[in-house]
Amino acid sequence: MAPKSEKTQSNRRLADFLCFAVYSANLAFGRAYKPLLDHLGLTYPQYIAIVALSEEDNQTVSSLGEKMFLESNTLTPLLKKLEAMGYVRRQRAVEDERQVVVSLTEAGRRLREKATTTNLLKATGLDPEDFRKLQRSVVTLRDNLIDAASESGE
Amino acid sequence: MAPKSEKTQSNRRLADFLCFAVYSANLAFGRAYKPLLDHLGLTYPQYIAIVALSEEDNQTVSSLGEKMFLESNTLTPLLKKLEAMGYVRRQRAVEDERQVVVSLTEAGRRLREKATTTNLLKATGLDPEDFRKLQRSVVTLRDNLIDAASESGE
DNA sequence: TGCGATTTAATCGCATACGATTTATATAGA
DNA sequence: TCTATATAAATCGTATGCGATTAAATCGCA
Repeated sequence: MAPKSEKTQSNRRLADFLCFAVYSANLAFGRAYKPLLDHLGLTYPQYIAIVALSEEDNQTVSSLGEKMFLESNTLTPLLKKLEAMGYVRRQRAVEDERQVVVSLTEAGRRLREKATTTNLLKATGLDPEDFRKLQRSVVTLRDNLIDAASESGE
Repeated sequence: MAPKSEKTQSNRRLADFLCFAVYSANLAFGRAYKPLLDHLGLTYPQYIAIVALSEEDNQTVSSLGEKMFLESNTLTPLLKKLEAMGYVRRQRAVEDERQVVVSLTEAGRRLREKATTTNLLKATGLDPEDFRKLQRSVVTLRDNLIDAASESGE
């Protein structure tokens, strides 16, 4: 026990970094999803956007960005691609022309229905309970990091 | 209790996706590291490469890629940048000229020593034990996903 | 009312990821 | 030995992320 070693942090191995675990797990998810997403003709972030949009109609770019942890500089090009594919509608809000309201088209909703990821739970190698526990731990971690970043940010 | 709902997967909310938790936690780590890395003049992947290289001298691009879960198409440009900054040496292996051997320069080693991330443990909001547990869970998840992807891949 | 400050998207430039291909080198087998 | 195959890295094109800036619309407040 008591692994409160006196080693300096700079001697820690990459394999022990939580940030690297998350970084590489994210790459691994992308690769695991690849066959499914190729079949749908979507990239990973495009897929996330479709899911986020399916939860609520008429979101602005900002509110979608809050859900996805992205901003307009990343979202705008992505949404334009989804629009060109016919899955998304983008229109200026009439009550505030600065905002752009985004929603799924019928084709977008059909795509969302087709995009079940049941088969991926198996790929995680986790039983449903561990899956949920891990999911919540990672969400808590993320939210703590965001808080810390926003505090140091101002 | 008993959340084994009959809802189809396509009705799951984005916030419940493990893949999205990992995706967004990775973004959050990048932002949390930003001030530190800016100070060092490194990007996040460059920092990871420096740490990976500090663990072992004279790794080939392939072996470094295995550690980092990346391939030469991503690593080569990144390593060339680190070389241009003076932190890394790249040279063809004499015994097999197809391979390129990479190692840290003295400046690279000094940078590695300066790059302590102690202060980030605080940002995770986790005590050391939870930190280690979560780290291991995420690593296991990653390795399961990689296995699953490589199986379906052939 | 009018005008400076703020807000929202979009744009631009740079740095990853990554599939597909290319180039150079090494290996294996006839 | 000679050549077909295999392997390692690099190159190229596309799609994110993201800091910095810009453009347009709205707001705040004298």
